[in-house]
Amino acid sequence: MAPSDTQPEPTVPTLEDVAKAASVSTATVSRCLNSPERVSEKTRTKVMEAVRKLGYAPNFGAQALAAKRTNTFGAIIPTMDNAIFARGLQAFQEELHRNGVTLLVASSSYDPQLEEDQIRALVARGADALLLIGHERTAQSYAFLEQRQIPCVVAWVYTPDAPRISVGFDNRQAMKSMAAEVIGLGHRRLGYISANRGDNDRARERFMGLCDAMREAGLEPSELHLRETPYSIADGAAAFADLMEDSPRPTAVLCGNDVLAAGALQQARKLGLSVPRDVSVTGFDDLDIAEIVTPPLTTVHVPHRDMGRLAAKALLDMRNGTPPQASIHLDATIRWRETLAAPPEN
Amino acid sequence: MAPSDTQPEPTVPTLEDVAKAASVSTATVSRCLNSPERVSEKTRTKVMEAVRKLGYAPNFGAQALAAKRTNTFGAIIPTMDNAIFARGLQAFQEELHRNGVTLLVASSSYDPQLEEDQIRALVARGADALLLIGHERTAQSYAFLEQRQIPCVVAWVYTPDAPRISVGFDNRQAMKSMAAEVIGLGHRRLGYISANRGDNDRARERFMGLCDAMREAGLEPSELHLRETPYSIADGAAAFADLMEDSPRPTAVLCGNDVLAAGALQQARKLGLSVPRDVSVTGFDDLDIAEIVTPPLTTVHVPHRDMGRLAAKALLDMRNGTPPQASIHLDATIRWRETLAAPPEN
DNA sequence: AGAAAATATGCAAGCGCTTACATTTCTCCC
DNA sequence: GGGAGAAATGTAAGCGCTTGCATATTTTCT
Repeated sequence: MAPSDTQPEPTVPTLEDVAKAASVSTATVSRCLNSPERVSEKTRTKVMEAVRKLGYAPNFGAQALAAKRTNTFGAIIPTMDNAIFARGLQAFQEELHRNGVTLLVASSSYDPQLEEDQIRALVARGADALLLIGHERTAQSYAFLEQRQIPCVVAWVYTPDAPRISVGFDNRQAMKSMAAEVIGLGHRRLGYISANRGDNDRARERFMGLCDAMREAGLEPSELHLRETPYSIADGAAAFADLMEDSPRPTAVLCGNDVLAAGALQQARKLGLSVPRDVSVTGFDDLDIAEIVTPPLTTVHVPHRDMGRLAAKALLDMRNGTPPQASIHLDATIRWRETLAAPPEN
Repeated sequence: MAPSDTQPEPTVPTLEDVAKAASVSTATVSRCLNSPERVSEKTRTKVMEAVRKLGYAPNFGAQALAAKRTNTFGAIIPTMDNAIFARGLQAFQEELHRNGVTLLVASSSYDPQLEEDQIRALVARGADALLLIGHERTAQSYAFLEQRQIPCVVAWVYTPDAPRISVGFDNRQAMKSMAAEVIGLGHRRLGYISANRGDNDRARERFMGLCDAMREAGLEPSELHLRETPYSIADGAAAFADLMEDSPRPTAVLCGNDVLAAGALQQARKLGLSVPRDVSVTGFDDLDIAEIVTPPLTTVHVPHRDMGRLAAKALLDMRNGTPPQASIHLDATIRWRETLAAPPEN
């Protein structure tokens, strides 16, 4: 009953409060904040003081609603749970931050449906532009992006012909060169541990690159010892163990990425196999772990940081209305370390 | 002049468009989307179809403005550039997703000022609740959180006395037990490679735990061979090399985290030092790499996934108005592998 | 069958901000 | 000093959505 009954709800100050405190209209306050040059020195001082005193900060929803822009970009990566996307994303975000835009990240768990949800969520939340990984996604996702005219860039792949601009490297070509090196060393029985290729065009491209190299060398792709598996060190180890049961067994095992290769290496040791004496192993990505494993992993180096940075630049340009430029190609080169050598004599 | 002059601007469908298409009111559409059980089966079908056909997605700004909640939580981690926070964050996000909330991630690069900006950005963007790492941040950050009454949880630490609830483990205690084991094995000259302790309470706590253990064993903390360094494998390697110049040199090198330890191990090999015969090394975190390095790293296992999941639950509860519960304590236990043994005879 | 209760839907008032346009105030010049 | 034009400020109409309340419509019960 007492008036003090109403709890002193910690009210967030609004534009109107500021206006009242400074005895001006809300329009003036808004102008002070967004285009100060259009307001007289005196008023501005008065208003800014009120802003400070009240601890005012604009309400994003209202602002977005009225102004229709947010200075926020979104990125959707398949997973945060391993290092593959981390470095590139960090570089991406650093570049954005330098340009006053905030990055929002979501992850899709390699699930196109979930990715579609995340795209919607990010766009709904006001993302002005989007970074996506690879081309594999639902038709609805594309339709939605199309309809909203959201600037977006596809990274981790380079596909000049695709309708969307990409910033990345040629997965197929890169794996092909690696395989060519392996074959050039004399290996004939090849094993391949691939990440799941469903819903993952990078994995498919890499696989195709391997097949290309085999064919060019007169090898029959169907004779490849192939294992497809999810994405963890343990999975890589299991696949490798499995591969070593084949008879005759492969003399070289290429891996779709470094995580899988790390598992393979670990398993090789467990099996008492010496790498590369008994069997060669190669990776892809050149993550930190490639240097750490024993022996250090021969792998394909991917310029993650450049990729992130350039993707950010491309997106920034697009958002600013610069005519959409072409896809950007980066080189993925072989990083020679110690897990690849000629096959055992035998 | 031709009527076709007006470009067919790609208009984003609004609630009203959907309502019109389904011949119902906007209120009904809104209800269909937000509390479907309050709408009849028949209407719902009709509305959902219109939604699909038009490719409708709610305007976040408007929604946030009207509903004053967003079903979005934010997380600010020091860096995405390595695996430390990845697994916990992934689990955090999975749990949130199960509850219909979207996660927005930002990173602060271990910079309190930048973190403050990110907090503001996330809150402005409508984050209903926040996950933060550690207690170290600017007074303004706390004041802001306070004023806005944003539910928030601090993870990666457990500090029951702190004003904010935490979900994590006791860094100090965990490092203390590890150090106690090391000392128990007979080591007397200890080396420690720490992450930078400024602005990082986890690093400070771990260091203090080590000192605690030394004192309890009658060792003088000031005699610790200490190196403080940024956060990468190369930094760990450099610090280790440096440590090995000390004379007499430490017989065991504890590391503030696994990344640093991986660098140390790598450097040990380069130096021709056998671990653990010549020198013991320990890590902290039990990241994937701990199993991968050679020899496998003895380290402190941190229950990352549980931590992420429980933090999500706590935050969800708080958001839903459940009275703020107490901090949640998780155990961080030693994971014995092969890099820790008794000191060399000598 | 008729009334009460339960369920489904519509109406309309905002949420806090931006901005086109209208109005007031200042400057300056003849 | 008066008036034109520029500069500063105010007015008010939305932006797209949610939600309390009022109004149908259906179900249930007697």
